[in-house]
Formats: sequence, C-alpha cells, structure tokens
Amino acid sequence: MQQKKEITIYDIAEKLKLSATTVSRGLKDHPAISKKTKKRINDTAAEMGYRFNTFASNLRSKRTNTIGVIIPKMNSSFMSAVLAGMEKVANEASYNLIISQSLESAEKEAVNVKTMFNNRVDGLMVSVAYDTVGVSQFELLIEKGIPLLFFDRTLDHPQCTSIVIDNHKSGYLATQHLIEQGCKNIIHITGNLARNVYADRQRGYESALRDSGIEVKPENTFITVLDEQAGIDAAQKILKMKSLPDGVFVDNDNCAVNCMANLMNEGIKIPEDIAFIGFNNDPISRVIRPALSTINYPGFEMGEIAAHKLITHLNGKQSINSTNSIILRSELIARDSSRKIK
Amino acid sequence: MQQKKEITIYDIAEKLKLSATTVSRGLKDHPAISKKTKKRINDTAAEMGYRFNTFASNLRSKRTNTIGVIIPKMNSSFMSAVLAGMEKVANEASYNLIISQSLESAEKEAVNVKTMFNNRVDGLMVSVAYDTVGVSQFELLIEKGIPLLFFDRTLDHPQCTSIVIDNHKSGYLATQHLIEQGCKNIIHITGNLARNVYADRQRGYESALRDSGIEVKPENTFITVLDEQAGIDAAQKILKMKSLPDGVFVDNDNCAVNCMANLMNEGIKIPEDIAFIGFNNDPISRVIRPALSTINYPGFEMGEIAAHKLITHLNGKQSINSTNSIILRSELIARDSSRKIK
DNA sequence: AATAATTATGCAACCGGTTGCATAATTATG
DNA sequence: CATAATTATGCAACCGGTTGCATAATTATT
Repeated sequence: MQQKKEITIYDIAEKLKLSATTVSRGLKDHPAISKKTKKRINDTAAEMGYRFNTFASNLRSKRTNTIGVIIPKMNSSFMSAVLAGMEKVANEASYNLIISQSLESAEKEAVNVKTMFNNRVDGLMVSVAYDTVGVSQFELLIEKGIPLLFFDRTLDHPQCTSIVIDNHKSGYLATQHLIEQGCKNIIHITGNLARNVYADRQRGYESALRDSGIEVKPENTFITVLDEQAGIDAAQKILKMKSLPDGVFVDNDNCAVNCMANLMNEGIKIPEDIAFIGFNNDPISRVIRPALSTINYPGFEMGEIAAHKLITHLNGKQSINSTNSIILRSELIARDSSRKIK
Repeated sequence: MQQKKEITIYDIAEKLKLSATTVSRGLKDHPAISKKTKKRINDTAAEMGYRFNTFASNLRSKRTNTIGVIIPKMNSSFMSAVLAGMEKVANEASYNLIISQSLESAEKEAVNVKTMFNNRVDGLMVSVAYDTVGVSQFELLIEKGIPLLFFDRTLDHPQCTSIVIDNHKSGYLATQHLIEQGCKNIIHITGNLARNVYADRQRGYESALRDSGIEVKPENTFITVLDEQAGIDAAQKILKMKSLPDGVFVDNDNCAVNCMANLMNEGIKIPEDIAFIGFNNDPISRVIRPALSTINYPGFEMGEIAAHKLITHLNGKQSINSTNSIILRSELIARDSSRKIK
C-alpha cells in the first residue's frame, strides 16, 4: 500500500525552472501568466501525473466548494428527485455535495449539522426532520456567516431563504376539487402540524371547507407519519367510522395508495364510495388503478432552484437575504381516483 | 461577510500555556495526555468556540474520511435505497459520502471519477453507466492504491470487489416461474447486454427456456433503456406481434408497470392473456393491480454491505482483495400479475 | 535612446493540524 | 535517596497550494 510519491507544483516548478507561484497560477489560468508558459506548465503537469490537492487549496483559501444537504430520508421518490436536481446544478458549477440523512430524528439532524459545520461546507441546504423543534442547532452556522437554505420542510429564520410550494393553496385546491366532485365529508390525512408543509395544507383544507359551508371536524384530520403503514392504519380507522367519509385527501401519494388499496380490498369503490386525492405526483400515482389524483410537486426543479440560489449567493452574485422565500408553482392533477362526475 | 476569526489549537494552547501538540493530542484522545489536561483542553475548546479544521488535518495526514459514490441516477427507488444504506453505515463510521450521478453517460462518469480522484476520496463505490466501456478510466485510482468497489452494475477487474445479486439465478427463477404458470412464449425486456446485470439475467432466461425445452428466439429479447417510456414502447411492440406472447419478464418494475398498464388499456388481461414479472421489488409493484410479481432486490442491504466492506478495508481490518465478489440473496416474489394457476 | 506602461514571474509568509524524536515530570523500584 | 521505568509535554519540520507585494522582462510612447 505504499503510495507512489505525489507530484506537487514544486516538482513541476523545479523541472521547468519556474517558481511554484507561477505553476499555481498557470494551472489556474491566471491572466498574469503568458500563454506559452501556461502551456508548458499544463503539459508537464499532465505528463508527470500531477493531481491537484484540494486540501492544501482549501486550507489556504478557506473555501471548500462543498455544499451540505441534510434531508429526512433519501429513499423517497420526491426526495431523490430533489437530490438529483441539486446534484445536477452543483456538479455543473463544480461544487460537491455532501448528503446526510436525519432519518426523521431531530437529534441525528443536529449531529449532522455539526459534522457539516466541521467539514466547513460553504453552504447548507436542509429539509428538517419530522420532530425538529426550534432553530438553535443552526445558529452556529449563521453566526459564522455560512448561508443556510431550507426547502420543503422549512423553519422560519430571518436570515434564511426558504424554497417551498404554496402548500396552503395546494391544500385548498385538493379539498375544493373533492368538494366539486360532490364530497361533503372529507378526511385529511396529514403529518406533524408543527411542520410548515402539513400545517399549511391543513389550513388550506379548512379554508376550502369553510368557503363551501362545510363544517370543519377535528376528528376528520388524521395526524400520521404518512408512510405505507400509516396508510394501512388509516384505512382501518376509516372502516370503523360510524359514517364513512366520501372523500380523502392524503398529504403523500405513497401513503394514499396504500390506504386506497386497503379500502378496495374491503369492497369500497374508489371513487364512487370514497374519492381520493394524494400529494407529490409520485410515479406510483400514475400507474395505480384507479389513477390517483394528486398535487404535482416539482421535486427535481426544487432541487435545481435551491442549489442554484445557494451557489449564486456563494459566488457573490446575489445575497441570499435578498429573497426570503421562493414559492414554486404546483398544480392539481385530476385523475380517476377522484372523478365522481363523468 | 467578514467572518469572525477562527479559533485554532494555537489559541487554545496559548490560553492554557500548553503546546499545540498537546492540544492536538488532547482533542484526539491520545493516550499520552493525562486525563486532567484533556479535560482542560476540551472545556476550553468548547468555551472558545473552536472547530476542528478538516483540511489542515487531511493535508497533513493524507486521509479524508470521505467516500465517493458514482451512480447512474439518484432518483430511482432502488438506487435511493442503496444510497440510504450506504449513508447509514458511512455516517456511523464517521465517513462522509460524496455522491455524483453519471446520468447514464460514460463520459460524465469519467469526469466524475476524476473529480473524486482530485478530491482524494479514501475509496470509491461505483455502479457504472449504461454505456460504459472498459475500465481504463478507473486505472488511475487503482495505480494510486485507492480501493474501488463496484455494486449492481459492475466491471470486471482483478483488484476490485463487486457486490451483486445472483442475476443469472434471478433471471432463471423469474422465467421458470412464468413457465410453471403455463407460459410458452416469453418476452424478456432487458437493457444493454454489455452490463453484467442484464447479460446475466438474459443468460438465466435462456437457460430456463432451454431446460424446459422451449426454443430461445432472439426476437423475444427486447433491448431497451428500461424506463417508463420504454415500457410504453414495448407494449406497442407487443401489440403488433403476429402471435402475442403469454408471458413477459421485465428487468425493472417501473418499466414493467408502464408496459402492463398500456396493455391493459388495450384490453389485454393480466395475467390471463399475458403473465408479467418485473425486477427489484419496487414499492410500485406492491400497490399496482394486479400486484406485480417480481424479484426482490435488497437495495438498502446492498448499500450497507458495500459501505461496510469498503470501510472495513480502509480501516485496515481486512483487505478488499480477499473477496472478489459478494453475492446477496435475492428471491422470487409471486403476486397476481403472474398467477395463471389458481 | 530614454522613460513610461504593461506584462510576467518570484519571494516568502501563511493556512492549521500532525508526528518523530527529545526532554521533562512523575512514579516505581532497589 | 538514587536510579530506572513510566508518563506527559514540547520542538520543529511538514503537508502543498495561495497571495500581497516586489521585481524583472518586454513593449509602447515620446
């Protein structure tokens, strides 16, 4: 395992009878170095098998070209789309991404923030865990002037930009759509209402009901973790209700689909007995039968925009504080699971 | 944006009238430092707001505690499961993950390898792009003694470990299952046969046919990119065949589901007319109706094992060359899409 | 040809932990 | 109490690019 000696700019300098300074600049395409010298330097570097030492560079220049990302879980269709978008933009701008998962634990999230901090990421993008409370774990970044950006599940902080969709409007549209289809007794299956995404959708749901003169019943809102099991549990709960609902709005397609499948197994007809609408426009929503109505959530685009925003700021082109939040367009996609009216 | 001055071990040393050496060792829990001094050092560090400088450390110690991952695409259910598994293990072992996507392009893959190389990752885990040819782009890593591990889509290299499932057996099992259900004219929708995963499954498919005395027809193997569109295209192609197949084995659930849905729209009955089996055990396979039979591909586990294997090697516990390949268990999951016999 | 302006290159300190070797401080042994 | 054996701490060089400032080389101007 004895590594061959690494070639440094000093080795190149010596061979070319130049200074390390000139070699460093030549490799960086610095304007003060002549074309001829640059070519000599680059050729020799290639020939000698030189490789740039990021650490020496980072150490001196105090920049890492690395962006941290902390998300609850990698393996969801939505989140991997976001990551893919971020990676694409970051890669094109020569930034590296360090990604870690909080696994929905605020505690693990705090540890990850610390790690990112020690790794001196130039900036951090976060979608917070299910049970995160307060912003204190992020203060040390802000004090050091490290830009912090929230996306999807955000926290409110005057110095941070948030990238979100209009969750209130989305919740409103989804509910209104069910009402238009004739639903009068609508369940909302949602998550922790301390999280902006769920709270906003719940408010949208309530507004839509009120605007149509339908009573808002607290027992019609199910707080769950929105995973597959939660969908199954919700189905059981619905089956036990004295009067069956005629519409269900679920904040996650995957959860919705599992709930729906369970109800169908018990002989419930979708959408005739119960109309369904999900959230995210997950691929699963398109292939299930009946196809699941949903709210389109542009994950890939959100990732691109978040990364782009952060990088623009890092490159000094624009302050991250100039905008406090960016709201992406999301829209209703009506499919068979909610079409009671033909 | 003027950062507050960073606290270094020298600042701590000065305050405690110690040397930087002692502080460095104290923070690292070095055995030669007394308990008392360690406590003083750690307390002062915390109090002064010291943060460890990874770059200075990396520069000197020539280790990065960073592992690179290059995959074709992040946003597939299988791949995000793999990544989640890797991240979990890496995080627990205090390694960072740098992830980048080749987006199925060999060219972009080569660039990413170079970037990882320059970033001096301690090791690299790769699932190669659709059209990657040869191993030359990885040679520079191997020459420098940087361990390289392939998973899922592998390349053959004497110095690299591969983590795979038994694709031959899986292809055999899938095909055999269809035959047992009475299928005699089976299509295999697969990918680039230069990739081990697809070539092996194709061999398994052919072996199963032969073992049952069924003729292997080249035109029954569709080479595609296995995405949603490919599923739709395959459905069209099937509908135009002179004699319809009675079974279809698709190397990807998502593609399978789209193909199936398209055929059903045209009045084909699944499984009565055509039995279907997919690959991966994607969540989608469970919720679609009829539920899609598939091969369970333990992505999360594969990620965990790959990361664990690499890290064990990096920590000097075990040479990566001691095993040349690790084969994970995969199994057939029979569901309604293939059950012709009740 | 002399001077100014421009372009190209180099010096040397710096970034902040790490480590082999030497030395000092403390404890154990005879 | 002297000497050996441990244990604890420090010195100084090192890792390899980067950068402000100075100087050298070349070209333009009068």
